[in-house]
Amino acid sequence: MAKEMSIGELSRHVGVKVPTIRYYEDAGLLAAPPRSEGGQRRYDERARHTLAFIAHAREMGFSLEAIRSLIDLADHPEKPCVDADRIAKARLEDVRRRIDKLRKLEGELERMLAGHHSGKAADCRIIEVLSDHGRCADDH
Amino acid sequence: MAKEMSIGELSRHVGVKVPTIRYYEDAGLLAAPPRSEGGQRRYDERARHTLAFIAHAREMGFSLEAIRSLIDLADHPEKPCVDADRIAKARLEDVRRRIDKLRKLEGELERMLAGHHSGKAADCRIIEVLSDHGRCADDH
DNA sequence: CCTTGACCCTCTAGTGACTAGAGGAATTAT
DNA sequence: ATAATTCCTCTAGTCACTAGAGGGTCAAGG
Repeated sequence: MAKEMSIGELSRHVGVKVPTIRYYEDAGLLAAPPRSEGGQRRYDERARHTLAFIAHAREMGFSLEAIRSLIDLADHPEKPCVDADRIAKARLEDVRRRIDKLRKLEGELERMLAGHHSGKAADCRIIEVLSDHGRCADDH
Repeated sequence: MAKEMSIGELSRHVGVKVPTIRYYEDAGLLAAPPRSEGGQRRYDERARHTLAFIAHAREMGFSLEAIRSLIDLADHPEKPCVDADRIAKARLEDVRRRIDKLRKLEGELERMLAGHHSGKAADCRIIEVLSDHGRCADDH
């Protein structure tokens, strides 16, 4: 039942580019698959599943390093998963920090664009705002 | 009045690391400053201001490429600043897209951690969630 | 069976925005 | 005068890919 597929098919199924798949193999995230007579990679369902796992984790912003730990954990179900917990928690904190930062940014950019008249650069609010903040950089 | 400073002083004032300052010079963002007898860089207030501008723009997530355009504009006040407008608007959109994505992520990570018992990896929600999403990757 | 065209292989090098280290010269403080 | 600190250039490394060269393989049609 386990139908084999080429790297291109795998790529289309999972939505990960061909060179990226090979890169993941090099990086030790995806096991080196068996090869055809002529030396081409042949993947099974299990490989597809792992790649999808990687792709999803990447979308969630996990680093390849973190994903390596996660895969290692998934491959050894007897191990305690405190690590997975720690990794996910760190990720959540990071995500929250980034949301905060981006929200401040959003406000700043909005203010920048609000007073902007699309005239000459001389009285351009955008450049002004950036410069003013520049000027205050030595107060702290 | 324009007191000169070494690259280290500039670094401390603006909060940008020394090698990064040199990198910005190489990248054409910061003009090559005059040198001392012995060949060390000597910066003035104007350079400090420009570096602060760059640092602030970087914090706001502008690419070096975008910052190059912004600086070019700031240096030529007679030019129309439609470009600055376009750059800032693109940035705002990007920021908003990222906030959206990160908020979805936040929810997903929260759900992941909610049902998690810190037991064995075998019944670890975190790995499960990541895997399940992996499994559904072929439905679209 | 043979050709065609799409796919696959490895390898090297490039991206952005830095960061790290080697090996040596200049400046500053004592 | 000497010692500590800072500075110089240069190369190479980081992360997560992406692009291209120069070739080999596979499946379908004739």
